[in-house]
Amino acid sequence: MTELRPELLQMLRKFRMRAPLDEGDEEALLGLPYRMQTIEPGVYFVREGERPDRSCLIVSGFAYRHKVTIEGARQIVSVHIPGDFIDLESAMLNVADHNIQTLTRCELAFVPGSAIRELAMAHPNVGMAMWIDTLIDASVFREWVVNVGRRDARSRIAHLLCEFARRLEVAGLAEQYGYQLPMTQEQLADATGLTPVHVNRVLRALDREGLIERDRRYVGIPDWEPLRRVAGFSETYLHLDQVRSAA
Amino acid sequence: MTELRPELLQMLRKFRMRAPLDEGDEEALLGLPYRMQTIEPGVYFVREGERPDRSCLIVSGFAYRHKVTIEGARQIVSVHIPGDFIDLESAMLNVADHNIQTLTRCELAFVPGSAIRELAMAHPNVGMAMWIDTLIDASVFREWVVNVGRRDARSRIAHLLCEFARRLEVAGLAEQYGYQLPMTQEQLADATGLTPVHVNRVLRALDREGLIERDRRYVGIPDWEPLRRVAGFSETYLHLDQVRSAA
DNA sequence: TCTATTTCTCAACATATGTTAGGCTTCGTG
DNA sequence: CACGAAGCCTAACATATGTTGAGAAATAGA
Repeated sequence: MTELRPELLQMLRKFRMRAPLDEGDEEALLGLPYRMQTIEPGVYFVREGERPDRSCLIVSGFAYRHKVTIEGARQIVSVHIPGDFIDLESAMLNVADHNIQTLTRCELAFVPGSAIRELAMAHPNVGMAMWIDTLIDASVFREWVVNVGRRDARSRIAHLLCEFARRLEVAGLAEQYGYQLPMTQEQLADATGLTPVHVNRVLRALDREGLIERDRRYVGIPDWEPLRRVAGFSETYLHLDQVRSAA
Repeated sequence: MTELRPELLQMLRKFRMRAPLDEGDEEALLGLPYRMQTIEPGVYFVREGERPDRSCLIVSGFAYRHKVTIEGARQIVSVHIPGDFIDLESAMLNVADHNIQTLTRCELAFVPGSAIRELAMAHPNVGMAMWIDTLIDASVFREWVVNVGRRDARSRIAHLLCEFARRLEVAGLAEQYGYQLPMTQEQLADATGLTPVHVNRVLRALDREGLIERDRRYVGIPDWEPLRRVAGFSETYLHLDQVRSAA
């Protein structure tokens, strides 16, 4: 079971941070059965109401989760980057409560739900790491509630940009002073609870004031501190330092 | 280890729904060490930045979690009712990313973090049940992002009222056509991302139109369907039917 | 390279919700 | 039962954000 599976390595690296894993745990994690699949941009791979019974790991590309109200308004509730193990809920809950869609072309590793559950049962350390992953997800959702509920448009967008900056940096996907953000302004609007027109206004204002520098989908952050301040951003909620020491 | 611990029974009943527990699992769950404490209304028992290393079960009363922006605006991110095992994050994460405060007088059972972790390690079924609990929490947070991000004030408040109605009903704490909601309009505002004044406007409008009937903090729902429709409420996200069959 | 489509930009105007402020009611406490 | 504090209600007015619509720029496909 020690074939080379470079696709899973990034995830393993992250899970190691979550909980202490022994050699058997790591082997079991790398031994997860999976099927690689490449999916084009904009494709739904989970739909609300479905029962997929499989999880998936993003090997490359970006994806997002969203829900649509009865009025047809869309709200993006999270954006995911390579290394994120998403849709663990599908392995554990009976029904999907939201949609998941690719943002860019993605390489995804699909893992059967039963394999996840068996892994959690046989290797409680790994179960704990996955649980912690879910706890951190929940923490990010909480911050999004705050973002959308209590910050004005300007801070809200700045906050989103700060969050991406830090997450991409940690994943080794950001350049020194910026990153490629593969979202349209409409998608940014759906993530912040604003309209595309207003996102445009705010983005241009931030640009004009030198807080960000845009070039197509590239977001440059010439100086972190002023943007951070406008956003009221504090990274505690990302739990980047999370290492659970043994019980 | 079979002393009577009526305080924990409600939680056990809920966890049984989450994952299949054998006799040993249930015994271990009921054997959790805890310390009962009664806390007055409005008291913080977790503060952002702290590291409590203990979880707690609400035996009676209501509590809520919130975060405060740099501008001083408060956003309530969840409200908890008796039977909720809250702050599992404090047992697993290094630092609290939000505040938790009592809404009414509460009887709380505090459980040491180490006991939670040991339980999860020794009884993977229980670990799985707790993980599922966290997954459902996360699902509720997602719905709150949608609520606050994409619904207008009227639907937003109606949605909150519907959510409470169903959750209290399931917990056996609602009367047939309504329930006691121990929140001020200011707190409702903080939960919906509105101002107290506007909450008042909307509440009176819903009342005037016969969608709800208020008497002090009592919320009567004479007819479920119209309110449900105004809210665009669908209970999928609460995962009330959640029963995870064996792997 | 050309064309069709999607995205971005901009402006004029509309409105849901916020702000401020005051009086009224209810509730808790002595 | 009286008092003070907390919560509720109301109104007039302010504004951040939404709406509509249309042209310009970028991107993707042929």
